[in-house]
Amino acid sequence: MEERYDFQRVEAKWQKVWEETSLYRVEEGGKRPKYYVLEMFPYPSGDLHMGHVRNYSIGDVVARYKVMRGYNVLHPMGWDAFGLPAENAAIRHGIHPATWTERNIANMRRQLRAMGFSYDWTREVTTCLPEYYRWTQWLFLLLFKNGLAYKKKAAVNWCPSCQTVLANEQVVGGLCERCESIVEKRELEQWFFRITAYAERLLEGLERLPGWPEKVKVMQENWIGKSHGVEVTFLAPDGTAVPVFTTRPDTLYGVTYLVLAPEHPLVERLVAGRPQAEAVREFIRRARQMSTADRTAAEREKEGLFTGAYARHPLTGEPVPLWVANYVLLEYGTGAVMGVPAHDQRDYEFARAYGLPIRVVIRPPEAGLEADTLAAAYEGDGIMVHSGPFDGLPNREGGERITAHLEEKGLGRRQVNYRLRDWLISRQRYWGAPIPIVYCPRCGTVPVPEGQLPVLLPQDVAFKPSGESPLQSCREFLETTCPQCGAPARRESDTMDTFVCSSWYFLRYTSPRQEDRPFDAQRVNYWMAVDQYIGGVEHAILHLMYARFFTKVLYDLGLVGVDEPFTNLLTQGMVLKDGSKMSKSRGNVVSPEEIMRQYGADTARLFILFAAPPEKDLEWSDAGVEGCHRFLNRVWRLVGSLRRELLEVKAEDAAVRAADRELRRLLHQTIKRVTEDIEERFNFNTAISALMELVNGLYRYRDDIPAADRHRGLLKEAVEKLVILLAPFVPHLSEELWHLLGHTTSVHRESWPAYDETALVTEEVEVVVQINGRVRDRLRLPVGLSHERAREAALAQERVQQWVAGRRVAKVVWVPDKLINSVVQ
RNA sequence: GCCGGAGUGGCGGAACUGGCAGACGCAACGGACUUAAAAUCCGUUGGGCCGCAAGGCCCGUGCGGGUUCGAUCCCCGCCUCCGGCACCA
Repeated sequence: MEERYDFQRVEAKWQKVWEETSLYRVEEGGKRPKYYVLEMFPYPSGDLHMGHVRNYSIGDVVARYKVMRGYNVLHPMGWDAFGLPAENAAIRHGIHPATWTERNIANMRRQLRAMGFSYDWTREVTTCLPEYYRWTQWLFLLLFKNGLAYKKKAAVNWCPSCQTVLANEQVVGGLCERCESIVEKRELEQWFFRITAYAERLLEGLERLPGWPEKVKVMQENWIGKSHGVEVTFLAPDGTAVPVFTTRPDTLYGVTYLVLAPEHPLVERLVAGRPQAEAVREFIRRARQMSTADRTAAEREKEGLFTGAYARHPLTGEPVPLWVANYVLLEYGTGAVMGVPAHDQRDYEFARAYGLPIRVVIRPPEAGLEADTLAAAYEGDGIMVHSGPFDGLPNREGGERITAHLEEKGLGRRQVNYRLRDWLISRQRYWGAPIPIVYCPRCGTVPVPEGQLPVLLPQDVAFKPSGESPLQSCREFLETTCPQCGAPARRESDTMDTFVCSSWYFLRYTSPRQEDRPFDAQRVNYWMAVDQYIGGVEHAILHLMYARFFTKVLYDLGLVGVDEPFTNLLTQGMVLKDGSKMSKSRGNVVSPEEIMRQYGADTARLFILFAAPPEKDLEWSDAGVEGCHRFLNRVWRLVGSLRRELLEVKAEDAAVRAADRELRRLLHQTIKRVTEDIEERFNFNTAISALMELVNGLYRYRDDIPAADRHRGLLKEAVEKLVILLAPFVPHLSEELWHLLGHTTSVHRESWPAYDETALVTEEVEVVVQINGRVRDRLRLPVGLSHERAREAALAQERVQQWVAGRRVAKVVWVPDKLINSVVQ
């Protein structure tokens, strides 16, 4: 054996062998229980980055570990291959998006193989291939047929730089999630998926996901934003009903005005013919022009205008002025709100700015509240005042009563509202799955029949510098015939949001070459749900909610047997360098390929697993990588130095001495720790440190005990089990060592070692001796001592005597085999 | 503002159910081997103090309090950082 291990040779050698022997190929069925490990598939940007390496190293440990635990493990990989960068490359460098994507995939596939991940590559899935997007289109049609895909004209988010519309989820603080341009509002007719129909199910389902991080569940909960309230109807004198939504019916008597969103359809009717009409119309025009960013800007000056109209208060009959204001959103609730300045901070600010009256109707406990001196709205609980027959009631109860009263009189009804909006899936771009719809002058909107799928992207198109989709001017694509009547018709030129493609890829992996269906029912039900899903937290809302939505729809339609796709979710932290995220602009990118070249894949994997627990951010450290590499060499030399000795071992039962027992205990303790660290908490960093300690222990044993005196059988067990325990983390080195130890089958086919409880027990333990909770001494005591005996032993100690001298021992606390604490005086 | 999460040596991080704070690794320093270097191996390494030494004492897990024989861990109040949401009525 060489002095240093030649990682380049070893890694290349085993990657080849694994591939030739199809080591990672999986089939459905068999006696072993199934286990589906999935890592979020990458966008083929060109090169693997450290985030990928981390994500996939974590997944690979889980996959290999589960195989060794006797599971039939599905561990696939694929490509989220549609998307804007490919199109931008086409515009800038004149490469066709398909070519660009193919090249990137080839390169990244090579890099993934070089990392030694245990994927079943026969199941590889690529979303931009017709054999895949055909089924994305099929699923679109399925949603369409079930009323879950529809087209509507709406004010939508438009990114001027990406030249396309965006879903709500893709607008972050008024900026485009991708390019951070300011997003504009545009009135456009677009395709939507009716995800709001599943709002309640998506919310309720979270409760059945104990294996998800609380953080992600809370984020989704907030995004769905359920709130209970009452829809109250105010009537204008001309009979126009102005419904408002409120969660505070208890403050109904405090209403001093109503506000409508500028875009509210009733506004025109209310102002028509009034002196205010022109001013209001101008106000609406200005509000419309404002970008989302402006409207959500930090200062957010509340602006509004009186319409001249009044409505009648449903309980008091008093006239209430109707306003329009920019702080009311058309999309939420009824697009109109009641203004209660005394008990809502926004209303308070608006009322103060425009001199509207303030009426206190909730009195805080033990304090007065005067409208004139009010410095801010009082939003807490209290006793109702100035509320007619409801005076004196606690506000919660009063709210209930008012609601009941309104319902009785037909003036309002209980209502549940969600913040979640329908998912806008149209994209005005080329590199995506075409929406399979044809517009016929006679038949209208016609779905492309299933038999005619896929609607292929035309290959030969010209990419314009403006970014405008070439599909919009591609006659061969646009011009078609109506599938219903055969008349000339026009194809939909928009493509689907790439999140549609990634909303079902985990189903396709179960039967990736299925030609007549998106997936095979039997196979999908064998593998689903994904037992462990791993990816970045940036998808907490977007991808993870869309995928849940798709799964629920398919479940309802009987296509899959589960309604939650991912049973357990692990969101891994970012990889940082010098305290911030690696990025080209910061110039702090560490290339995985470079690390592999210098240290090998095993070192890269080991470091990234060792440096931090998976869910935390990880600070890249060249010195740390160096240290991991050193450790692997240390393992190599250990095995190298003992190999001859171990190869000759026959069944041998030497006398077991203290050092042997010590080694045996260390070994089994390590098995226990590594197993529990992986199994219970995915704490690979502590699992690895346990393995380091085992290696240190083996060195000590080797150096302290002369070769002739070593218990070779035990030593062999320890070294072999060490190699097996290392296998999920550093698969190449482990495989090489395994074979050097005389084995001819793969270490990755070995069973995970079990630990022997009896090996863990010791006769003696070190017990901490405390006086008043402070450590004063240590004591070696036999295991399982009684309180009485331990107390005697402790008090007999000279050091304890010194501390106790002349004082009364009030109490002695005995934590068996760990600690004895005497409380004195 | 609201909702999450986190603050531990020079650094990354450990500490299981309230029981030895700092495992493991990095860095640093000292030493061995070497003509030299690399590699490797051994030792020291939270701070302060007492002691020739063996050894011992005090302080220490963001800050201030509390509960407890005993708190990194539980409770109350604050500070800082990170993430999410942000006129959602």
